[in-house]
Amino acid sequence: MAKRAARKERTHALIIEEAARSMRLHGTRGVGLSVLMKRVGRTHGGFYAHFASRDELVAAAIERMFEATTKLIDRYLVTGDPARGLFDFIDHYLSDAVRRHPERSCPIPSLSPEASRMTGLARERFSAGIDIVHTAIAKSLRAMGLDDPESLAQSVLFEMAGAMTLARVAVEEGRGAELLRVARDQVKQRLGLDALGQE
Amino acid sequence: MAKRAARKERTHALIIEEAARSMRLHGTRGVGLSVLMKRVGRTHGGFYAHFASRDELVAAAIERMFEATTKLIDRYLVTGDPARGLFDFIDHYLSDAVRRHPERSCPIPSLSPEASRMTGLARERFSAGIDIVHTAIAKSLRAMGLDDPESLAQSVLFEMAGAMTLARVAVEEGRGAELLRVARDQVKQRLGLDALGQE
DNA sequence: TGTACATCAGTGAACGCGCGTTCACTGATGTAC
DNA sequence: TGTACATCAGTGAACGCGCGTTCACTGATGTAC
Repeated sequence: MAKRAARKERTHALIIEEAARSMRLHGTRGVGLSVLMKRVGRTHGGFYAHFASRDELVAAAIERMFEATTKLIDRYLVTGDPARGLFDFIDHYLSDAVRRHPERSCPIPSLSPEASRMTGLARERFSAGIDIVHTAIAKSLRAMGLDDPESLAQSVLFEMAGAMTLARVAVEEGRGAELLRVARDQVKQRLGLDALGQE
Repeated sequence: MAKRAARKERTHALIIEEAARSMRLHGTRGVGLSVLMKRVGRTHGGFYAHFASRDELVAAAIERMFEATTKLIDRYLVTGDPARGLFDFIDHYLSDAVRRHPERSCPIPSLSPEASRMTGLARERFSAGIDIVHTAIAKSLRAMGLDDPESLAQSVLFEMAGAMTLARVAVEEGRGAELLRVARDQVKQRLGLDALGQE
C-alpha cells in the first residue's frame, strides 16, 4: 500500500511548489512558514517532518524553480532549428506574461541579488542554474555559427535578466511592456534574428 | 547658535547614509533599526525623532543611493567627449571593485527585484533613478551619432545591470571578475567603443 | 480475517527571539526678561 | 550677565507581534502473528 508514504510525498512536493511560487513573488524572506503551510493545507508545525530548517526549504525551492527554467530550455533550445528556437525562447523569456507572473517564471530576474547574499547549497544551486541557461544559449549561438558564442551568450543572458528585472520595476502603465519590446528587438537584432520575425 | 539643530541634521544624515550602505549590502529588509542606530552611535528609540516609520527611511535611503549614481553620471557622462566618457563609465560601472562593494555602488543591480515589490514613494524613486541612468546613457549615444539611442541605451543599461547582478552571484573564485570583463568587452564592442581601449 | 502493537505525518500549543513602534523621562540647548 | 522656564534630540525600557523552531500528542496506517 504505502498510502502514508504517498501522502507524505505529495505534501513534500506541495510545500516546495508553494515555496517556489511565493518566494519568486515576494522574495525568499517574504513568506513565513505559517502562511506557507496553511496554503498547502497543513498546520505549520508539520513542516519539520519534511525539512530540518527553513534554509533547507529555500535550497529545495531554488532547485524546483530552475527545473521550470530547464523545461523551457528543453522546449526551445535543445531540438529543432537553433535560430528559430532562440527567437522563440527570447520572445517567451521576455514576454509581458512573464513580467506579470514572476511566481511561475525563471528565478534569475526575481532572486539574483538575494542569491548573491546566500551561502551554501542555495547559493551553489542558484549559480549552477544560471550556468545551465548560459550553456544552453551558447550552444544555440554556436550552432548558428556566431563568433565567440560563450561571451555572446553571457551578454545576451545579462541583457535578458536585466531587462525583465527593470521592466518589473516600471510604475507607469504600459511602460514595462514597452521596455520588454525594446529588449526583445535589441537582443534579436544583435543576434541577426530580426529577419525571422517577418515570416 | 542652533547647535541642537546642527546635531540633529548630522544624525539624520548619518542614519540615511548608514541605511543606504547596509541596505545595498543586505537588502532593504536585511537591517534592523536597532543595529542601524547603534552603528550611527545613537540608541534605537531615537529613530522616531527623524522618521515617522521604517518605510520612510527606506524611501530616503533609496534617494540617497541614487545621488551617488547621479554623481557618477556627472563625472563621466555630462561633460567631455561622449565616447570617451561612456567608455570610462562602462569600465567603472562594471568594475570588479563595484562587484565587491555593493554598499557603495549603484542600487540597480542590488535592489531592483525588491524595488519591484515596493509601493509608494520608494518604488517611484527607484523607478525615477533608473530613468536618470537611462537618459544619461541615451544622451551620450545620441551625441556619438548612433541610431535609435533611446532603445540602445535601454539595452545597454539592461546588460550592465544584469551583468553586475549575475557577477555577484558567481561562487567560483575569479568567475565574477571574468564575467564582468566579458560584459565590458561586449557592451563596448556593440557601441563601437572597443577601438578606444587601445590608446 | 481478526487482534495487538508500532510507526509516524500531521496537529496545535508553546517557546524564545528580534522586529518596528511607543513612551515617560533626561539634560543639554535655546528663549525671555 | 544672570535667572527661570521651555524645548526637544536622544535614552532606555516596554509593548505587541510574527517569526522559526520544539514538542507532547493523535489517529490513521502499517506490521506481526
